[in-house]
Amino acid sequence: MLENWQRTMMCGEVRESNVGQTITLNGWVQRTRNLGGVIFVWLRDRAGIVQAMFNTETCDAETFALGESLRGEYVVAVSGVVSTRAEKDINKGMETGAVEVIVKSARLLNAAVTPPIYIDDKVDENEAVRLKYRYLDLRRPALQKTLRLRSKAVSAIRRHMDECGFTEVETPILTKSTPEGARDFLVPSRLHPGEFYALPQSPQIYKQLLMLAGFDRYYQLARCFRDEDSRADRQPEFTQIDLEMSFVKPEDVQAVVEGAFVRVFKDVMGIDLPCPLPRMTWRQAMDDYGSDKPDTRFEMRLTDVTETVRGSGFSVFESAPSVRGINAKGGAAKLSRKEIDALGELAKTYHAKGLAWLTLDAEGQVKSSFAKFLTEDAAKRLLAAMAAEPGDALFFVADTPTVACTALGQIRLFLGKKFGWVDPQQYNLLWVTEFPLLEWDEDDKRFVAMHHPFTSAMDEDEPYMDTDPGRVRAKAYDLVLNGIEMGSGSIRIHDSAMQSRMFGLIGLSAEEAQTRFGFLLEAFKYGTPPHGGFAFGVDRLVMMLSGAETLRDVIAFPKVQNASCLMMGTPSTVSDDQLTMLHIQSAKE
RNA sequence: GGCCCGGUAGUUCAGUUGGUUAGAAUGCCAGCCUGUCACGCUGGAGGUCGAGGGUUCGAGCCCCUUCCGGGUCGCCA
Repeated sequence: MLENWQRTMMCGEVRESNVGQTITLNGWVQRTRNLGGVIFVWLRDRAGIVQAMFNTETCDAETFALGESLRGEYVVAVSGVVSTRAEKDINKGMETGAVEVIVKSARLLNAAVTPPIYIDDKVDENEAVRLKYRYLDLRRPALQKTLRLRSKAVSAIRRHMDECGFTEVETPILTKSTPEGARDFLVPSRLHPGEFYALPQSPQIYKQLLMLAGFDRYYQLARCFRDEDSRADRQPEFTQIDLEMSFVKPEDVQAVVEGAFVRVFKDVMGIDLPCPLPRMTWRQAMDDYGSDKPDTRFEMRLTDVTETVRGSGFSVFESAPSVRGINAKGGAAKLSRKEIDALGELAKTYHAKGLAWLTLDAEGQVKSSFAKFLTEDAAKRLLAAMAAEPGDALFFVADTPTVACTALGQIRLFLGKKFGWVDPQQYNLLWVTEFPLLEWDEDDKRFVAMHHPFTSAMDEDEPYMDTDPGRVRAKAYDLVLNGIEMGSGSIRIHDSAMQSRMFGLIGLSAEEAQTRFGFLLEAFKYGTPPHGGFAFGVDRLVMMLSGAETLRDVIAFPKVQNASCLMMGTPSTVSDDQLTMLHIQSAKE
């Protein structure tokens, strides 16, 4: 079919330096303009678009007829001479706009039916249509660029890991269901009726066993699966760079990860990141930003006014365990009463009972939802604590520390975006450290591991593990970029007895621990080195690098919100025979 | 599981208090056109108004159910 029609160069690479050359191009028809005696055809390949011209005076009748028959997305080979355009005909909006190809001969390699979407970066089609025809959507230059960026980023990371002495090891996809954490995707077993494999949520245990096995430094591009509801930044299957190191402290792991990020940002974006990256404790992140993944591209930090409002006369403030506030500088004029009410609704989404507000106009006149309940002295103290000036808008939430901080943290993000305080060109990467080891689960009335149950406690907090588990901090650390969690890691427990203790803390009975993790507890007895590691999401990283607003734009074949694939129609039913073979339904009569 | 937004030609959308035969743009098809680049001009085809039920003399529009897409809370160790 292709015979002598194989391309001699790429469409998008034709330049004035090629003028006079006879070239052959292979590509897709982007658009045609038939003027009667002359036909202009835009030809597209992965490198870009170039204009080819069919003219009755410069090609034979058969070739011209072929030109007339071309339609969008036909696959063609054209051969012709590169020519300059007249000054007035130069298309400055095109990289190849100063030249065109005078077609001498052409061959139709494959026709195409009319596509349901137009292949162009000016996307206005419904995303569901785009996803149904993902293979066409992927022809868009923007998506092509994103996936190439992804490949480049992964390549940079691999080089970094290799240079740091890491060994890449693949771990099983068919693995064991875990009781803690996200829901597993299960795989029925033909050979073991009633038993199931699980797809890995992460290679966590395997990589710890690789440390035990003496690999010292392991990494992997691991595909992970979680059967939970999707979000714009969450897919049921995703890829993470998973790594683990022996004989290390948190800083050693962080240094390797930082190196990878510094390299990616340099290689892919040409951006120099500060190294080492800034660090912030979890406590500080919660108190100042109302989030364990703070967006530090703008200020507007939270203020703890619990003590300030003690004795203020306002019972809502006085009866709450904690009162936090933020000062939206200059927000008074920018926010209508309606918008302030909407902020209250936003706060309620995050379980605040309400949002107390106070604005100061240019003259310092107060409008407020609660000021009338305050003593004059308390009001004065509150304004001072909040560093309030004329024109400011103050917001307060009274609740548990977590609810108050989280709700205000969300208000902060909303206002930061609304007021244009977020610089999209800025990349603020930082470590959040000293996460709590455990958090209380009100539903189950027990502690659950905040990170995972293999995380070790900070040495100085270990004494509290039995007396006051909630205050124990972990040797755990998250990497945060512009308010998005990029990844997390920790120094692990490497002692069998301590691991058993940890399982006990999260309410796992000795029997259950033995059933689920007996192999691990035994393995730990054979000389396990102290070790720790990290994992970060490739998809999210590429999303940040490319400026994409959803993970779907950085994954070649993504799933939609309900975890189905619109293109293939997965998941799908299977035959009764298959079900029978897998012991999921009994054979029909 | 909860809440919010959306679904009308291939595509993007409009469609008034419920009222005749559901429109536009673009794409598609045909014809004309030798310098277009969102080419232009002329003509044409193209609709289960997501689906089902209900109210009504009459439903794209109102009501109920349901499906699909998006966002989000829960969830995501």
